[in-house]
Amino acid sequence: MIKKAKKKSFDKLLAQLGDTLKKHSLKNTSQREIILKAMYDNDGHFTPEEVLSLSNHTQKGGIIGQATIYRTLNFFEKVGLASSISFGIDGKKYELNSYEHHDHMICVKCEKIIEFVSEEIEQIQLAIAKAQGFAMKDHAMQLYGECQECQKSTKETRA
Amino acid sequence: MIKKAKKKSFDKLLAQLGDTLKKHSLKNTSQREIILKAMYDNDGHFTPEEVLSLSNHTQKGGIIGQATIYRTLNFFEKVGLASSISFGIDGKKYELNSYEHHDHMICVKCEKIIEFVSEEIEQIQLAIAKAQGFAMKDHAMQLYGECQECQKSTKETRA
DNA sequence: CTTATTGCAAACGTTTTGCACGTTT
DNA sequence: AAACGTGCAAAACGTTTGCAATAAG
Repeated sequence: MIKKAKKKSFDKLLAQLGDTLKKHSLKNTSQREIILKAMYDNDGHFTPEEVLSLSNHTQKGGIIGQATIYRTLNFFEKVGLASSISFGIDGKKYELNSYEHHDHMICVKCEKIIEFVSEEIEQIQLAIAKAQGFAMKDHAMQLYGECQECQKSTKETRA
Repeated sequence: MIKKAKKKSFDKLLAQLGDTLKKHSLKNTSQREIILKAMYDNDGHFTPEEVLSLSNHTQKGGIIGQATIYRTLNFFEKVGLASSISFGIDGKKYELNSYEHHDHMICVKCEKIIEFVSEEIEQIQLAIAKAQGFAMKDHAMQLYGECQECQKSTKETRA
């Protein structure tokens, strides 16, 4: 019923990047690989700033400029290598599409993100789209609430 | 199976606004009502800028300042009168919660938004949250793809 | 009369862009 | 050699904030 999604290998993603670049006659620069690797290894949801920091920790000095980060993240998203979601305050966050597919449960207190997959929902989504004559290409779902830990420590929600 | 959500009356929303204001000892200004009405009448998903424009068309000269729009939209969202979602490019969009509850189907071509509700999905969501010990308070779901019209006129997706 | 709210304009943080240089093909 | 990508710094955006004036309770 509820599954955890399975992680792809880095090589697979790298190949995917290579293919995409080739297909569009774009160039395979070290920056793009470094960013891909940084996101893959750290495995989470990052703001562009965090991606910048992670990418430059991989290397010695701060080599990659932030403009490149933005350009690369946009590119990754456009070609399907990454996705962005924006919850509440922190603004846009990117994650590499290194998992088969999953949805998000977001704790509104601690901002923790729990990932999950539900086959049933996937299927119903398809059925709904079809019923509307809608050609679904992607989808996203977020459940907002309080995670188990935050519920325990809950006394007040503030005014 | 797939329902269209039912629209609340404006009076109900207005009352909801009034109650909220009273409860927090805040003041019932014309601006807040105008913004509420503008969003209600136009019935859609708006950027703050659009809300500004709609609100000022209701009135004569451009009376409401944009700071007020931002403050009001944040307020509406905080108290549950409105919700924001951010799809792709256009940034954050607000919609009044004038419908019972619904999810969104978003055409990636023309950016049209189709709303729908699925009881089944609602229930599965609850079950999933419960299984994780997650106290779900809200949720959102978006299906991305091409709407019927755009599929008809499809030849190219661009590079 | 007291307190919240507004509008303005300035301030902010984030994202994008122009350009000359460096890299990849 | 040609074309794309990069880094930098400047510019552009969207959003927030300080303040004095205004309106609501």
